[in-house]
Amino acid sequence: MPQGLDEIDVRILKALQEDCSISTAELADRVGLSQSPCWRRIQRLREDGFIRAQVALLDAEKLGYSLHVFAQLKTSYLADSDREKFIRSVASIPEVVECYSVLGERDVLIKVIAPDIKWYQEFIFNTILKLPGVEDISSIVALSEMKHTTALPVRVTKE
Amino acid sequence: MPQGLDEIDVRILKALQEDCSISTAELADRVGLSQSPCWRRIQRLREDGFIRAQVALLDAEKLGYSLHVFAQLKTSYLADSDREKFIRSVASIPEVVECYSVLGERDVLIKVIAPDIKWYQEFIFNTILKLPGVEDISSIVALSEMKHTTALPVRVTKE
DNA sequence: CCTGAAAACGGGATTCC
DNA sequence: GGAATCCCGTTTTCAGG
Repeated sequence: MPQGLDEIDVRILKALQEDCSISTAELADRVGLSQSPCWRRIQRLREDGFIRAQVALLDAEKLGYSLHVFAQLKTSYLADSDREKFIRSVASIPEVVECYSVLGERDVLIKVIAPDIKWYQEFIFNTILKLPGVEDISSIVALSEMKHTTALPVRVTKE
Repeated sequence: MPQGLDEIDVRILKALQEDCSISTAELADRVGLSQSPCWRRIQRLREDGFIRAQVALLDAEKLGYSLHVFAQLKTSYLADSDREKFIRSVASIPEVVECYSVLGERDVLIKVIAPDIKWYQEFIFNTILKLPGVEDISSIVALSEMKHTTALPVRVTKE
């Protein structure tokens, strides 16, 4: 069973959310601990599921993706199986990086990264509107990114 | 000056976007290379800026954040200095994980993670609407997350 | 049971081919 | 790009609080 987080756990998680390539020794004295207990805490945080993965973050611009677009879709799903199919389809499109079910007239929100507006326009017609059940789409184009972090707030929750 | 990516670079980046905790040796034979050239490529990809960071991804649910909300703000910025101030303010709020400048009546889009709807409601009134220049807000609440990846598509761009 | 020191082992970083 | 080397960091073990 998973427990709460004490102050040191919080410091460890905050540090690893910024940079997980640092050594255990480095991390240890940043959080005020020695190597082994620090290492054991990291293991525990992983086992308990607080740490989901360690990944490399790439630079979207350098990869040629300068556009972030949020698109709201209107879908028509009566059966759960159709919905499942839609989710699988959407999940398999690498340019769709996020997908949420939302309240309102348009019931799905996706975030798409695109090389440029022309590519996006074709993407809507050739890919999104061809997904089964998608009836309508409305896009919000981001001109510039003012903040984008993968770091979540972490607070002490220790019993 | 930064170059393009060949097929092996692409395989390395794809692998590291999934899991950067694997050893160089492991990665090396996954991409069909031996240790040292593989290590050298990783260094180069970092230096060239393709790899921005290596971070731990935490589980939002386990940290008590079960709600993802997208909010569109209407702001009134005449001077660039006001805009700068707004960006700094918004960037300092940990629950605001993304912030974009967008086209349209409402000119800013933020993504907020929240513990629950009650918290979010208070957050709007106590924090967002108190930011200087924010005049109006419209929220899209995500009920469930169908996809959420930090992995970007990577393609061969070698000369 | 959790912490810290120290030893054993494996992987990262370097050199040479 | 590959092989062999060196050395540091991860991981394990053990003693103490």
